[in-house]
Amino acid sequence: MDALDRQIVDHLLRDGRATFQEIGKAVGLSAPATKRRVDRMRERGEIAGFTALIDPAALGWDTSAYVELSYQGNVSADRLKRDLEAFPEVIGAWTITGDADALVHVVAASMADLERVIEGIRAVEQVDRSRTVVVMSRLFERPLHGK
Amino acid sequence: MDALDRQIVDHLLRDGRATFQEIGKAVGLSAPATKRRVDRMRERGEIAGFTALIDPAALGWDTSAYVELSYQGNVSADRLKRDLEAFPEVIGAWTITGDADALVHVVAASMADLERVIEGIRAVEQVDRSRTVVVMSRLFERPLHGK
DNA sequence: TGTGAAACGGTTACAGC
DNA sequence: GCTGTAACCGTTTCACA
Repeated sequence: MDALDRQIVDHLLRDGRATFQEIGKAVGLSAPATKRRVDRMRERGEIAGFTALIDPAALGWDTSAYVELSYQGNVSADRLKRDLEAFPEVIGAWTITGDADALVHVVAASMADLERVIEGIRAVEQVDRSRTVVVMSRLFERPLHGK
Repeated sequence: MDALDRQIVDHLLRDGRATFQEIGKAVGLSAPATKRRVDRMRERGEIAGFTALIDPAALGWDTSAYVELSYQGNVSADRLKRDLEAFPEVIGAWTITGDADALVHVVAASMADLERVIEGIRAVEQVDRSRTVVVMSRLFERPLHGK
């Protein structure tokens, strides 16, 4: 991934539907050359895909929370991934430093829904403790930047 | 935002570069009708934009952390937003329940970089305490789902 | 909302650096 | 390896019904 690729990625982060012509013009490449580079980055997994940025409230997901999860004994990353991916309301999970084993991002349609999901997660085999912070308001979110 | 719009959004979440023709075919609409609906959703802010999903490691952002931030006294959401948006490494911030005032997502190029950024945040006027969990590994992340 | 036509962009093949 | 040009084809985008 060279400097040109990074410029292309930067452009795509800002506008995921930009045409190859547009991007090419911005970085000094022809449209086909730009497309080839994007294709290669997709093949290599550097670009995982493209998506729309949706206001969660518009979809009815107005309640979200971050949950720190502790398991009894040791737990593998694979196991965590499997356990948590099973909940569609979990839109992200990471292993973290500190007391807990994982940090989990849950989105739900209401506080009751959120409670139901977190209870479900807590009921997973060997899950020991959890610490939940509920999101009151989204201040901002933005994609990765090129720096 | 009716059922058709939700179907369109669902499609765009899965493939942000899908053609209007494709989407239209999937939801039973012509391409122009699909485009008009997408345009309207963009105008209403329900679709905030489109972006590429990039592997952070490919861009050199292999260190990230979640930081809970507490201010001295009360602090407005506007103030939090202004303070935190100033750091390009902060890619998301939310007000939360519990002791802290905000939860902040920081991405950095290295542990040293992360430390530098968090020190910068801690040096913001009236910032009192912080609690950082460093992300060891990304288990998964995925866009919002239609349910 | 759909249809049709014109403009535009995507994609491939090929040639050149 | 990489690129650009050119041609073809599909898509977007408009006017209009």
